[in-house]
Amino acid sequence: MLAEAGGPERQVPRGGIVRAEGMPVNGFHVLLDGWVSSSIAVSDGGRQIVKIHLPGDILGAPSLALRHTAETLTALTQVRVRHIEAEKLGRIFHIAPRMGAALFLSAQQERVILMDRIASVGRTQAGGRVAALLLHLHERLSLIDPDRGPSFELPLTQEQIGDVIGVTSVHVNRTFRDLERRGFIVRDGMHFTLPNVPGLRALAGLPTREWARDVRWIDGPETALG
Amino acid sequence: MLAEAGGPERQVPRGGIVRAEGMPVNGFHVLLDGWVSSSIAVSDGGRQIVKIHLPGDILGAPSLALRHTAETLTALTQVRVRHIEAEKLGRIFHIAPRMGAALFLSAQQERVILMDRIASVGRTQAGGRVAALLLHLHERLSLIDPDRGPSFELPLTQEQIGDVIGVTSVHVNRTFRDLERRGFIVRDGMHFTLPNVPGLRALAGLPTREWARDVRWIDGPETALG
DNA sequence: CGTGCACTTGACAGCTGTCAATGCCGGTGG
DNA sequence: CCACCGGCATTGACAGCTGTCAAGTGCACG
Repeated sequence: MLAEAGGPERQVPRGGIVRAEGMPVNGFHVLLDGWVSSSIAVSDGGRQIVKIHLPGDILGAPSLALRHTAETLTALTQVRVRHIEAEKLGRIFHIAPRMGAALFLSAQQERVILMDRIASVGRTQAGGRVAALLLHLHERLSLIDPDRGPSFELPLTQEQIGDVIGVTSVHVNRTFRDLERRGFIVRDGMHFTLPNVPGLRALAGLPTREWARDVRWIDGPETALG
Repeated sequence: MLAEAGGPERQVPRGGIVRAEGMPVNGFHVLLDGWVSSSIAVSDGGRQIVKIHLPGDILGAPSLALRHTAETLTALTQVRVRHIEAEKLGRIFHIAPRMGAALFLSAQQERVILMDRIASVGRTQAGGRVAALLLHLHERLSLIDPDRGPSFELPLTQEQIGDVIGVTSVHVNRTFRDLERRGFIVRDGMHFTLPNVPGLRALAGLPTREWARDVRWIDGPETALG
């Protein structure tokens, strides 16, 4: 529904900027294909990747609350995106309240993901953070492609992975080799396999979230009374 | 509006649990008075405080996306809260679309705050994290009470502050004394004064956010066309 | 075949965690 | 009124995780 409401399709090559931080806010994007990172620059020259976006994701929605965009959206692979005007979004809340509630719920889900990220970055060391990242991405990829096995392609450099979990690329490398040696992961270039998911979960130190499905309250009073 | 839609008022003493993590989700809370922390337990025994709630805040909304609550809501002071059923929330999206859009926008604002928190915890060291926390709380308190000067009460122990920014209480203490010595903060028990806000901002390393006000698109097509 | 990018490795410094002890202070019981 | 107690702040010593710096390797690409 959102994708159809959008403007023309746009292609961005790997490494290209979909939208830079600090720009005036006039809408958001939908990711049709490819991977995108959402990052915040820190004044010491570093940057923090706050979210890895997969196909189907809404990009840049948090900045709707701001005058200037907070995040830089960078194409991790070649991507296709569609821009959507904020006005189109406003119409949805008035025309399709159930959809509005679903968008609200989706935003709350993103908050849970961010909360878990903070817990991971703030309270575990590098091994646990890598474990949490790999598990999180594998889980989301499995939702898109249920037939997927225990492995996947991770199109990020080790420096980008470091920007996600808050360590340097050198330490990402040390951590990968350590996890490999201990049998938690298998690597072949950017291809990762997770032979010991329970072990990784224990390393990550965070509970596995069960997302609410068939949430009845978003139907509102009509169906609730009907 | 939300507070009026809620159930009976409840009082919780300092240190009490408003709602524990892992419980079935059936709604959320509104904070009428006092301070509340929202935290996630990590399996190594630690915990991460993901949000400090001030009067007027909505508590526990992220867990609406889950089957079991993700956050433990702990009273940092004596507090008054009101519980609100999820059904009441669903009704709002259908009866008051503009309010629904505003709730959506508020959730996006919270995402920006969490994103900044991740950048702070992941990409700065203890001094910068303390600076970011103090600035953030002072800014929010100033919104509630515009006449407030450059100082405020922070009803958190140093251990709790450590749980917010992801360091130990010992290191929080070291950092406080260092910031004090360098003239960035003045302390008297739990009373904090910020004599050098620009300096703290530079330490924090994050941009100051300008929140969108008078967002027109949430009015939807009616007024947009009228 | 040269070039650039990413990965890998080692040495060392620095920030932070851990452990332990001390002091302070308000509340409580005698 | 005073001793005791528990929670919190403070401090020092030391270990460990992570950052920094630097160099080498491998590989894709022109």
